[in-house]
Amino acid sequence: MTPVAALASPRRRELVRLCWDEPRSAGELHRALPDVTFGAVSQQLKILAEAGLVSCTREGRHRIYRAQRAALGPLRRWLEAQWDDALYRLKLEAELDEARRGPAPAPRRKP
Amino acid sequence: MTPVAALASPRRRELVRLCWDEPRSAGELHRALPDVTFGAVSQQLKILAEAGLVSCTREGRHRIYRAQRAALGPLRRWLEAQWDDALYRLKLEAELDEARRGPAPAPRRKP
DNA sequence: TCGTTATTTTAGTTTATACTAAATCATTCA
DNA sequence: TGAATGATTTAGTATAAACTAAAATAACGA
Repeated sequence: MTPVAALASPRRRELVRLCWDEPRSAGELHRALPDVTFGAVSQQLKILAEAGLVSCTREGRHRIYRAQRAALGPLRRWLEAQWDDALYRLKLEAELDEARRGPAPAPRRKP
Repeated sequence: MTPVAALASPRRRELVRLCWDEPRSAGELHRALPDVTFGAVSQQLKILAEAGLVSCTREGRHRIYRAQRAALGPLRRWLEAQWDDALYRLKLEAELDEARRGPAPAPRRKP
């Protein structure tokens, strides 16, 4: 699953937030989310880990999850790569938009 | 639908990309995506419009879609607001992570 | 007004996702 | 080794998403 897709789910965003500032075991994360089973939490953590948004290390019989803050950088860059190379034209485009919104005559086609 | 959720779908990302540099009618967008029906394209465009990622204006009997590039700004800020207030601690944290990964003795609990 | 074109909307279907409950695996400690 | 604990995995189910096909809407020109 792509990082954006992983972050599309409120539940998974909550999990990332919960282990953002301090590492937490799967059990702690589960206890923080009383409306859901342990299994469900584990599944969502797996998705987040595969997307690179959290890391998981063992400590004894616990598994400690930590938000991978640095993954937000690549995520932003990934979003930017989709579109933002054109971002410098933003202000110009905005003006053009306004202009085009006015007249609206000929049915438009690809140039 | 939240902007991240809207962008989680590859189909919708493609649509945004297609009308990023130049405005396009729904029909043009459909023609660029041969493996899907007109109805499906229209539905996805509606989702994108509601998420604020594209705008839609009428021109005669066409509907012209434009990517709302400026929406990426708020999206990034939204992502940042979830977590990034802690981002300045990133390098420090990375070091701590390394340190913690080594020993791994006592089962950890909330402080 | 009527037919044509461009698009949206609705109803129904398929596919994917999130969940529960129960089984399984791994680690610690008696 | 065996019981207890902490977590994952599996199988099955419910809900949500994406799609198709067809009907409805809207604007234009004859």
